[in-house]
Amino acid sequence: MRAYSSSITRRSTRSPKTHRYHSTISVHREVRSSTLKREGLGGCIARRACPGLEVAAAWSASNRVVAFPSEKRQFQASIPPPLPSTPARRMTTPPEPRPPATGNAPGNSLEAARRDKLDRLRSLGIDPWGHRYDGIMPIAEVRDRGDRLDKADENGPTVRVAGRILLLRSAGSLVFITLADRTGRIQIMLGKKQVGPDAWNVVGCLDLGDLIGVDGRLGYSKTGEMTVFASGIEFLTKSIETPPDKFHGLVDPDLRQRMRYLDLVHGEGVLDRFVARSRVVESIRRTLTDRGYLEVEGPTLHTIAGGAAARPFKTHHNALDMPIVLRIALELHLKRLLVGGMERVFELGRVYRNEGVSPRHNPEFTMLEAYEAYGDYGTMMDLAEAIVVDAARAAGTPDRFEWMGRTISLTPPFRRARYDELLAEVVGCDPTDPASVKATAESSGIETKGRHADVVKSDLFEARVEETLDGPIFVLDYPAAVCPLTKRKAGHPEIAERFELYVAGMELANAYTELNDPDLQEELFRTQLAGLADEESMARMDHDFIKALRHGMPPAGGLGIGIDRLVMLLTGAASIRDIILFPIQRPHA
RNA sequence: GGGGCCGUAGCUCAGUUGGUUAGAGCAUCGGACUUUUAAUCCGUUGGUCCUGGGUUCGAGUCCCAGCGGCCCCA
Repeated sequence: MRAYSSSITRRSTRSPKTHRYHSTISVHREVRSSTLKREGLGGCIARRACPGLEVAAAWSASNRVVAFPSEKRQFQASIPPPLPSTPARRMTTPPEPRPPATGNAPGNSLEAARRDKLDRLRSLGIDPWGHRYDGIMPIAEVRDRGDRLDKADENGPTVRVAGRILLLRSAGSLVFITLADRTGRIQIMLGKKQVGPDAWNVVGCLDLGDLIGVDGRLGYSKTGEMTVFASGIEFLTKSIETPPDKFHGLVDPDLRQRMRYLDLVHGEGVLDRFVARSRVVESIRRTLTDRGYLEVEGPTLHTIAGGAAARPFKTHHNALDMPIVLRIALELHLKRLLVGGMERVFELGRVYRNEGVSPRHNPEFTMLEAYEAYGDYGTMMDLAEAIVVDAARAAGTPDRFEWMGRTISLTPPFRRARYDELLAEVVGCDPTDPASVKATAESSGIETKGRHADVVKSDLFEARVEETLDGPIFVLDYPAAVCPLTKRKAGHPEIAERFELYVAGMELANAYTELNDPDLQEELFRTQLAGLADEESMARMDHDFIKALRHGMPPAGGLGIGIDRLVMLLTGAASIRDIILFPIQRPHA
């Protein structure tokens, strides 16, 4: 729990950057260790992730050769032959002076030093760009074995690991390396006597950031650090760029996003956060498919941007010579599929909205929409709760944590409260009396003149109630006028069967009892369109969609969840750009 | 779109009221070290001070415009 709060402090107080970095470290170490503890095994990430990943990697490696022979040839051709007559140098022999690989521009001396070592590797007959390397044990699994080892045991198992050099400490004829793979980090010890002269020459060519493989005995160093005592080293890939500061890592948020690959390697907890994102998505799929839902992929190129109120990105299809917009929602095609008999259907996909960028908005983001025939918004409330609770478990989120300065508990059941009930509770007005709502709104500085009473009520709710909702809380039964695509409550035409799920004052999910009356839908499209600028229209007339409804869409509940916001919440991220791998950025000069 | 803050070595950061040749740590290079762990110690190299104008005897510092970033508001 402290993990999350420190993450918040980090951002909100704008403390010195070094401190921020420290708190990041503690954040994610704690998150990970708590995950491990809960699941009762040290290497849970490795155990879950590795077998599949390894299979996939091996598959793609072997397939590459078969499927893309020309690429393979090119690859081989790009390896220069070993330098003809250069004898293998010992590390103690200084290399002959060599002109720098590039000019004298800043930074090039750093590159030149690395290229020099690259040449030295070649002269030793070693391909600096490596090759297939089988039999690797994920570092988390190695650590798991090490944990069960007696610290004095000098007959530990022999293991093979591979990864990137993050730290390198040389003590004369002894070199300690901190090696990282996708599952963790471990110390490697390389001794001049232990590895022999040939391998020791290779050790002399190592830089921070290089990728190597090591065979060795697992044990503990004199200071008690779990260590692979190397008997052999395999050079796998040279890095010719200088890595970031080994202690502070990459701090500049701009650079962290532009060079996410470095952020993933050097940012403490960054990889964990994206692993958690993957787990969340995986969990959502499982929660839905376990309930008999079918996953589909609708079109992202639309002729009409429907299903939400947002400006679309516009483009053009050349061959068909027609304007195209990128989708702003998944809704209208999924409902067509309800008509087609896909009674439980969902899509998890990217939508695009041509709008501003902020800590909670990226122009492209990931949405889940799910529709269940013969259900209603109550059905979807249970589903939403299951999705969030399962996802939190999958992401390793603690039962109670702090996020954005609020304490949050995702233990079900979530509170359910009516919209009007909350207005009365928080603002103190009488929601059933338009005059009372109007007076309260005016005292809150909300414009009321010539505006629909429900719109005023909605503004008041947004201004005064939303931010107080620590949640998780389902807010249900919205004023009908602000929910044009929603079925009315039986016997209460002024109330729409809609709920929103709020956590920490943020809207996380939105659901409806879906409107399936084609005539009413068409009429609502019309009234919505009247008097609205094209780009502001909530719903554009979609005759094809109306046609589908006329064939009979079953009564249904529909649910939408913003995946990015859910992942922010579950990983303690303060910005959407921390959980999108490559958020949009202006090009750098 | 409006406002605030920021941009200095590959990375992380100092830089006084505008004043001499712009500094530190990491990284690099050279040296010592077979138990280090942000290794340590000695020495070394590295700059379009975001860009372009302006003020001034003199600008990293002040002013204007632009580029890029972060935050707040709409």
